[in-house]
Amino acid sequence: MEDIFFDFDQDAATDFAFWGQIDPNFQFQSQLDTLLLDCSAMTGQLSPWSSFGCQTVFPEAQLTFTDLDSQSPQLEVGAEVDSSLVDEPHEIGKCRQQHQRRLTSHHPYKVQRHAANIRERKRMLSINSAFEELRCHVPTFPYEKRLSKIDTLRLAIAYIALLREILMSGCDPKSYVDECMKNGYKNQTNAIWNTSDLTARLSWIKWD
DNA sequence: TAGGCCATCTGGTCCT
DNA sequence: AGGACCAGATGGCCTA
Repeated sequence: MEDIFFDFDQDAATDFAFWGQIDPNFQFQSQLDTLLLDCSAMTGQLSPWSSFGCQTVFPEAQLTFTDLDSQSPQLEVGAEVDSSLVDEPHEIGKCRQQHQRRLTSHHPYKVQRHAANIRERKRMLSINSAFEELRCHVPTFPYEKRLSKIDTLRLAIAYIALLREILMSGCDPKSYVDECMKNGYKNQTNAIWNTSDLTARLSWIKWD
């Protein structure tokens, strides 16, 4: 378990290490989402990762449209309609396109199903980009490994709950948290912290 | 090797 | 009717 150092000083914002800040290239994500369904425009590689600062933290997490296509079992049954996306040798690609065109004309259901698959992938990518954005707004450490989706949600819930408590208390954030640590968490809101490994995290907090 | 996490496919349901 | 949303199933990757 990694050490966690929450600091609620006035300049606490600078003490939190976030997964990154939204950079000026934020709009790239929406453009990417648009491109995901614009099959005819696609020939190269794409990353489903947002272009937030977080992306640079995990450069290995790249996925190409070719990957997506090749992973699709539908490819084998010829239901593809976006084979133009596949980066492959010219002749093979041509044959495949013709073959698929034949098959798709006879399998309207498969065409529909594949279109639905593409929409679903796009939807999941947008959800994932939202998770990336959320990761950028919860306090973590540079050396801490990437939060899973469920941990991101839990940490966000806990973080919001703590911020709300601090606001409602009207106390100095640092002294409020100090008090919480001294007295332990007893109220209902604080129970949220026990829903995950956040309790363990808190036991490692150093407040100076 | 088991378990966690994730992406993807799929069929069902709901909504516009 | 078509798209969005959802949950279950499946398989891959990674780590302890």
